[in-house]
Amino acid sequence: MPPLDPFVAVADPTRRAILDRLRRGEAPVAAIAADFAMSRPAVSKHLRVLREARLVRDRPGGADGRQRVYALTAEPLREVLEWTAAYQTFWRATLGTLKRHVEARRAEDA
Amino acid sequence: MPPLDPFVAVADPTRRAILDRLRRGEAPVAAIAADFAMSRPAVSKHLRVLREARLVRDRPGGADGRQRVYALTAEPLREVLEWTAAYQTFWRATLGTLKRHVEARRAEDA
DNA sequence: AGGATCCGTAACCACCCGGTTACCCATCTC
DNA sequence: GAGATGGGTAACCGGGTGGTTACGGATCCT
Repeated sequence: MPPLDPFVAVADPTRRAILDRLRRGEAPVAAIAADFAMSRPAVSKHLRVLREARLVRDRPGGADGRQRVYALTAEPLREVLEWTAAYQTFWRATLGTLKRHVEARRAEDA
Repeated sequence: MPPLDPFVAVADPTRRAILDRLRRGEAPVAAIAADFAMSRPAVSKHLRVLREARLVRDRPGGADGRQRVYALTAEPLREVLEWTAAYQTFWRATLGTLKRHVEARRAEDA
């Protein structure tokens, strides 16, 4: 199974919110689902997508054997960060358009 | 019209490739479409999505009045970069899991 | 043992998305 | 003026997505 494209996994705001939640520490499904106004199976499906993108890891709950504890494994976001970072140079140029282009030229010449 | 979520705009690999293309300079539609194995209307639709996300700007072509010249306006990617950057700390921790957590704790204490 | 709880999956649904072909308008070219 | 060309839109289509309810399996509780 090839991992799911992280850009796709992160396109949904609910899934981003889940990852944001997991930044504050691992959590069982019930705790995650409590933050959202949707049914628990819907959250389960989002978690599956995040799993397929390798953005979360799930562990059988230690204390309560029924729980599954999800934890953040953010490494696939590196690709997103690196792709996006390549554009950082450009949005300074958006208004004047010239300033950064000029600086880039100057860098080439140097 | 509220702008389209940049995360959604960037979720499609074709759209990312179009933006990559525009990083090398503005271009008319035909030049962009030449890079892809799909019909020109399909490219037009992708360009529309990028427009709705404010990621490209389109200008009437100067020399040939039939052309529309597209240019990159990358600023909406700032949101993507900033959200993703917040996770950079975590993927170092993925293997050992502990190292960064420890450092974060240390930062809290300090 | 019996019932409640945690979680996943199945089946279903409305809608959106990415692609196609067909068509149209505007502009350039001869 | 006639035809070719650049590019957008419309209509359509298959497949995927995000939500729901219903169900089932495993574990905990008493």
